[in-house]
Amino acid sequence: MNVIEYINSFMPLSDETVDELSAKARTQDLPKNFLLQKEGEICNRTFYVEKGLVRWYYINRDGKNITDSFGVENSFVTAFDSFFQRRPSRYFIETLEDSTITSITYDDLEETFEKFPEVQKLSRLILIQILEQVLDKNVALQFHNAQERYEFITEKHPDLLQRVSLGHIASFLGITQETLSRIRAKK
Amino acid sequence: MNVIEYINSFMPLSDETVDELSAKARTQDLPKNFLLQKEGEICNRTFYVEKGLVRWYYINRDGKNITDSFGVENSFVTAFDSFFQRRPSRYFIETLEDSTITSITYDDLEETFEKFPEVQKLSRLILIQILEQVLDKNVALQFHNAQERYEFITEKHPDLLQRVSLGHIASFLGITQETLSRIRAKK
DNA sequence: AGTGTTTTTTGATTTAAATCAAATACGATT
DNA sequence: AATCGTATTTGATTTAAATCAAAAAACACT
Repeated sequence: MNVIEYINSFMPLSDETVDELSAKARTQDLPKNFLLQKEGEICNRTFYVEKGLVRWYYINRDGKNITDSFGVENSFVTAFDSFFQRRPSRYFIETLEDSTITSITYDDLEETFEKFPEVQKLSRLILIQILEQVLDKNVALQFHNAQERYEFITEKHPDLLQRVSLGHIASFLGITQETLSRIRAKK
Repeated sequence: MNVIEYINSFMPLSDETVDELSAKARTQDLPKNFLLQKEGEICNRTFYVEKGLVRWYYINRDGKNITDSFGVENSFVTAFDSFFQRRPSRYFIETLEDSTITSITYDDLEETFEKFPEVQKLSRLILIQILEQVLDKNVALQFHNAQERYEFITEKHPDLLQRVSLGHIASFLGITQETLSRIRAKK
């Protein structure tokens, strides 16, 4: 599903808006391990994953690589701490598979907001989705042990278990990969 | 600062929009420990904290009371898993101090969205703020030990330490109150 | 197929924080 | 001021998961 089809599936837009967005969007086929965003940079694009998989992560004080979340097909991803506020980001965003990514720049999006207010609504709806995901993960991590965290991902994101390395899953769940491997072995 | 003044401070609205919102908003003085929202109910209002303090929390599998976050003066709070999607919430929201709370219902807000599109933008900006807070907390919790979590709150929300009980702070940070008490004693 | 690289598993040990339990301090109310 | 209830601190013990280390398995490339 391309980005226009996806948007239409939950909030139909006028033809004019679709034309405008289509004209401004850029679609790219990117290889595995391509960096869409680097720490320290102001993120200038919001990405839509048409095909493939991305993850966003940061480097913590100990130099460890912590996966904050994944973006599967039909997800919007950006450096949420940077794109809107125009501040340097703490996040990296990278593809984990060969991916087809559509994106739009901050300026183009802002321009579209002004011209077509319905895009404000669209953006609001997408933000709500993202906020929900993030809160879900919060609940899953806080005061849940390693076993329960693993169950969270098997229930909510079983597809990821097939596609993502153990190390990335572990850091997403806030546990070490050794611990995750042992949990998996028990079943 | 009342809600209109606060909104005006970061996104000035037209007089018509202000009038509409003012007409639809309800302001209440509520005592400490008043429940604004109960688990299992569809949250029908978004709240603005003009004065006082609220927390939102949920009950986990073990029956423990987990503080997800606080809303200080000039914050918007709602059951984010419920208000927008019209689904039963897992959250409770309660006042922790005598508070002045302004709120608007879902239907009134939706109506205002339709009449005055600039409110869509306002809502989007508020959602971005909230998303940032939540992500910040994610980063603070994931792979940080109890000491570091405590530092997060002393740096980002020092005011809360004076106003909120140790137990609530501890559950917000994902640690037990005994552990938090010991950390505090060391300094 | 064979070699090198990365990922995952397994084992032994340590450690931070949870748990359990009790004492102390604090606050509100009469 | 005395009492009751709640919140916080302190202590002893247990435990889950991290760490350290190395082997095994999976994958990628020539």
